[in-house]
Amino acid sequence: MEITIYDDFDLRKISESGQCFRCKQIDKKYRFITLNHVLYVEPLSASSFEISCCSNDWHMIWKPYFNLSRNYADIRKLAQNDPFMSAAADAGSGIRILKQDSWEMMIAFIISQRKSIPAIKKSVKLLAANYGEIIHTKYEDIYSFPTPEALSKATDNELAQCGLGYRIPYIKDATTKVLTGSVLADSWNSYTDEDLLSMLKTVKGVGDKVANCIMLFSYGRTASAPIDTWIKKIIAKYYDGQNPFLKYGNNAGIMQQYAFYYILHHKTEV
DNA sequence: CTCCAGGGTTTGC
DNA sequence: GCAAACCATGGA
Repeated sequence: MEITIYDDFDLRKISESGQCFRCKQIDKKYRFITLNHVLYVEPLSASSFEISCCSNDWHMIWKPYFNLSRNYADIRKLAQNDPFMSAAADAGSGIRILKQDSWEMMIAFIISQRKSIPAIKKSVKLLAANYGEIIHTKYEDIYSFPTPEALSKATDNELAQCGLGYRIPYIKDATTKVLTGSVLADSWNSYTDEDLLSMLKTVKGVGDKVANCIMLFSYGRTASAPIDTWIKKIIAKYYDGQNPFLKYGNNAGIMQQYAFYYILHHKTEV
């Protein structure tokens, strides 16, 4: 079916913004996966798109996934008195903060530490291929991200084959804690950002940066602005060591994503 | 070959 | 409290 989106929505920038590791361009379409749902989107014009799902799935699953209830064009304007951030927001216009599965985000960002984005994508793909459920779509056969139950059955040697290296005990601790319900239970949705951060950091291998990524990319906590090596370089070079994201309040995480996207495509500038 | 990647934990002071 | 050492592996 065909849909219309009037706000920022650039599929290429979303897929290249380093927040989802399994979205992929297939010819003119972009593929997204969350839980056992798969969506293919093809841009038809600036504001119209052909989508592969039904109306109900679009409204119930994918509009929340793309955070379409929020006006990003207005948020970008908040950076107008901030030279670096306004340049970043301009370059990144069309990016959206995706609301992804919290379990997948926890594992994916534990894996992400000291790995390049292509290497992260490879490990996540191997986990899905080995422990996920197969999904047959019109265009391809792909695998869902493994459930905690499925991943708990993996041996150390098998996990090593997925390129997880020294993160294997971290992955196992996350799996155990999720299965026992001490982290990621639904009840955490109503907790404050501060309490949610503390909960996430009880998992081994989850520090401030990874916890903030989980909060931003799966809990919709857009006040969270993960500080990684690239963001640190930006803060040092353009902001004299002072965190520029805090002043954006509930939009801090969105600004961080513009900054991250920008620097990822202008690495020589820092 | 060497260097580094969307960091975190452990150790030593 | 902070800084440094250490961590497995693959892509560049």
